[in-house]
Amino acid sequence: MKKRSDIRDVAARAGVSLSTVSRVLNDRTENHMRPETREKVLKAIRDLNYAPVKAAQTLRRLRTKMLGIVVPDITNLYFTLLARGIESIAFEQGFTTLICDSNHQSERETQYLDMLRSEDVEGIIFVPVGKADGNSLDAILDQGIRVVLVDRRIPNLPTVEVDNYAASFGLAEYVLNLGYRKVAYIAGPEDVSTGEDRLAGLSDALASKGLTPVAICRGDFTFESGYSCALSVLSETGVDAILAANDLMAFGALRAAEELKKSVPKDLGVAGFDHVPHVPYATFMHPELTTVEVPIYELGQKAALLLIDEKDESIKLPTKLIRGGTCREQ
Amino acid sequence: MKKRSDIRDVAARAGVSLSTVSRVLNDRTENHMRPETREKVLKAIRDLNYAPVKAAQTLRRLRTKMLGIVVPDITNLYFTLLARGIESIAFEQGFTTLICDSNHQSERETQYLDMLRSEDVEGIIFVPVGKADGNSLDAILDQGIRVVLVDRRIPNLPTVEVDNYAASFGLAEYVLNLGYRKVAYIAGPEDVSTGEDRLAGLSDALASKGLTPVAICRGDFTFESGYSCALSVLSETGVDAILAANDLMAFGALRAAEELKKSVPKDLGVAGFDHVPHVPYATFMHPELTTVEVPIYELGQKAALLLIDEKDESIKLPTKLIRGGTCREQ
DNA sequence: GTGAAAGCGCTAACAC
DNA sequence: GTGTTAGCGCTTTCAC
Repeated sequence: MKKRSDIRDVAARAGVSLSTVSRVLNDRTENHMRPETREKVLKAIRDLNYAPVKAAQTLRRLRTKMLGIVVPDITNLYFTLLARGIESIAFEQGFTTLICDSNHQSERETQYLDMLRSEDVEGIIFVPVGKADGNSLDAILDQGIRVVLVDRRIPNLPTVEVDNYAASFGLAEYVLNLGYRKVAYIAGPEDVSTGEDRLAGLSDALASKGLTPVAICRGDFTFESGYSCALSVLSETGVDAILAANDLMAFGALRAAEELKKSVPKDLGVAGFDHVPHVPYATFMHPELTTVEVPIYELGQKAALLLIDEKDESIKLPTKLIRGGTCREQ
Repeated sequence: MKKRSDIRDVAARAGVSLSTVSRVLNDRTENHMRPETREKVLKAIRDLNYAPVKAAQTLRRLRTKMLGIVVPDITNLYFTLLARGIESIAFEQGFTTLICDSNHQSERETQYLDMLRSEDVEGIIFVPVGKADGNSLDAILDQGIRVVLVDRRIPNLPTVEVDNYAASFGLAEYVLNLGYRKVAYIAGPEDVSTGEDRLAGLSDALASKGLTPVAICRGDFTFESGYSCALSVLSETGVDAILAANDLMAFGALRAAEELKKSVPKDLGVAGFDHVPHVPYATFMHPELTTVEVPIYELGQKAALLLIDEKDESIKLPTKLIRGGTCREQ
């Protein structure tokens, strides 16, 4: 930001006034402009390699054209794809996105929310770590910044998600129909709605067959937590299937099963939830994980659209059951 | 951005002047301020839920405190970790980062570079897709925006990288010492310095034993390209080792080997380059991939530091050879 | 069709 | 110690 030419340099060089330059810049052709004037200005802009100072435009218009994204873990492909979905819409609408990775820490999350507020983003797409910081959120809402949640619910805020309850119910039903009966569940943290919905769906599916989960272990959606949950669950007698609240934990469970020499799907059925597609490493998995596909990229697009179009509604997108090979007839 | 209180509202409510509020905001305590005054202001700020308008500060200071990041693929954990490294430094120094994912398209890359310029970022950390767009880059440099490359070189621009040549040489030597002789190489695109350095290191290591590569196939650092390169290379007779310019392509090669029922490391040695650590899925790989660890997070940190401290130097960080199980004594 | 001038919210001299 | 004031670069009425 130095030795930089400003709008008056351009005006001077083109021999016109500031307003004329501004009009060219903003395509304000309501009062038709003489083409040659326009050309002169354009030439001056090119000659001077002029670019408007965004801050000045923003200050004047009181619009930043920026969107914030807050996710718990950007190294998780699931959230990367979400960000890409959001960005695909934002970019074509002239919005810039600020991606914030709270790294599963709510303190960090609060810092980022405050930061986004002071950056005056026009909207925030938010995937809270757990129970979000009410104060920061209120301050944001107070200021008139719109917030859309993705894949998580908070009372009174619009959400873009899938029907986790129904999908989990369906998955559990599928697994039960394959003959598995002693089902353990690796759940998400209690303060994450998504996880609770999935747990409820599973429980109700089991209940409909007169069953209850053999064990419920609380994980935190990480590979490691899935692994250690599975280790402890597998020491309980008679578990014949482990379902997890997301794929990452299911992978952890598979790892544990492998170490304990449990054969999947014969000794043990395993299923996840999410199905992040196109993970190259995952193609090494034989068999492929049984899971539910969540259209995360599209969830991101919908969320961005809601923000940009200033709509205040919640949306649910459909899921798809992936009949992988980690659950099979016994 | 509505019904928002500004600095004069705060001043009025606290019964002080604008400058006093500004001083509190900016911790300008050079002329000691009466603590009670400070308190009054702080209270007013809290009461009004006041937050300064960033655009106004930026305009006044002519500093955006923003950094841009441009990477070819944000779904690649390698670049995600790079971004995290950058962010870790940026955040603690009060900088905001704009992450741009060019998605391997140079057109997109150019758009993002232009966007970052018009956002007036103070510096850009850049991993070009291939040969970067000279025009956009020149415009950026012209404007006094500093650019640091990571893991890639462009003449006259500072770079933070590892010694790819030496590391690749060392890896190849290691593989040759294990007894492999008929080495094929899955290279990167010709216009990426990193890949060329690695290729040169490998070639020279082979040459030092009087050997040449049995085949060289050009990939583009994706899993798919590694897979198809390996398929074609393995149809050549007598290949006993495939090295790839990055891990992702090596994974693709492993996949191909598996399909062709080649036993690794017995029939075929495989090695990669990068070693993105902590990929959960990768723990399913038995054996672990032989590769070179590149400290990408630290590269990011160094790059951010160079930008923020306005230093104009290039830096090389050390690598580490990972003796995985995909290459072994024959 | 084009120009002049006010002011977006804030910071930093400079007064007092 | 605290207040007054002049812009930062731009957009946008309102004149002409």
